[in-house]
Amino acid sequence: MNEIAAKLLAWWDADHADLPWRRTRDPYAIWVAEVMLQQTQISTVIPYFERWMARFPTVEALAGASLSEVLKMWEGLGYYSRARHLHAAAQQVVAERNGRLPTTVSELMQLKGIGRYTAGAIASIAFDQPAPVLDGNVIRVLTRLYDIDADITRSAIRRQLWQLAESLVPAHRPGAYNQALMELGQVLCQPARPLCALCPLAELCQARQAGTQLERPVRPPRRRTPHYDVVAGIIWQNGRPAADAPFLITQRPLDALLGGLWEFPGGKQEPGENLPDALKREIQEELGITIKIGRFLTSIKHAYTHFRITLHAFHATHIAGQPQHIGVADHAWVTLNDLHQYPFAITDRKIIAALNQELT
DNA sequence: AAGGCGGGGGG
DNA sequence: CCCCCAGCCTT
Repeated sequence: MNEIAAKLLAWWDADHADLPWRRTRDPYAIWVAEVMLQQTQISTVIPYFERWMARFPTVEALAGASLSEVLKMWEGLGYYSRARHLHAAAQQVVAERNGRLPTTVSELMQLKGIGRYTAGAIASIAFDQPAPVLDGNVIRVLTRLYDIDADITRSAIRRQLWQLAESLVPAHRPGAYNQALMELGQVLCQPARPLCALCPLAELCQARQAGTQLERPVRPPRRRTPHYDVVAGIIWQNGRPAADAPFLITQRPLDALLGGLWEFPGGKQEPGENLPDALKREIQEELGITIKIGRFLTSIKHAYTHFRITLHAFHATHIAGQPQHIGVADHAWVTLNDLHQYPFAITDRKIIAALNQELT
């Protein structure tokens, strides 16, 4: 075994975090955890993982659930295509493979939502295969260990990093090794505060020798994100806001941002347009109905990865027309008490909170 | 090869 | 305010 792997495994064996998905060898549980962990921090994932495994303890249970139930369990975790893909892949595994996950990287990658990272993680952790993983943590550790000064967003560099990762995976205990490598990146080889004094690989680390730890990995500079004003309506069927009165919610198209989630209908304000006019226009365009704008409820600021929004919510009254599914996947007339069964994005959950406060 | 896709945590 | 994160899919 190479020196890096040996030192990492010794470090891992001395102590490592006790996480829910490390207490099992169930491939399904490891699959769920790895998908949740895509672009998402461990502390965020833990409560979602616990709730998910209680509600969908087996791949059959997941396959048998509705998409709405699945999205509801994912509500607030972000990147909702992960939930849609996991659901579809579970149905495929049950229908075509008798509920058993494939064990090789190439077969795992055939499933929706499983790319090279997740396939490597499942294959090594659940099935003891010597497959590499390369995530943000591993990239940081490797670029520091070898003091790599090339732009890690370039595909040629990515290929080299995968090759490097592959060359280091030991045949014995590859799953423990991969988890150790990622945990080292998380707890010691941190982006802005590497704890080299505690690192078992410090003597082997070329960046540490050169003093370039904080300059690794190298990425291109980011661009500023645009800001949009967005408007949403609580459209009351009878015009009278009340805790037991019906209002309209709509479901976003499955292929859109926040696909499949429910929301208060509305949309982006156009240049030169005031907020009430923007709301009337969006509702007419998406649903084919006419509304009258009522009083302002609340404004919510939210930052997505590539843009920021301020969401302005208004009360409104349904005037004419039956909702048509032009720019929406579905619609429903509901009361406040019905909302718990529908998955909403974080911004609309804040509108719901304001609504609850105002009406109850 | 590039862009889209959430949300939370930390400095 | 900024940055970062256990990536994947589509085009």
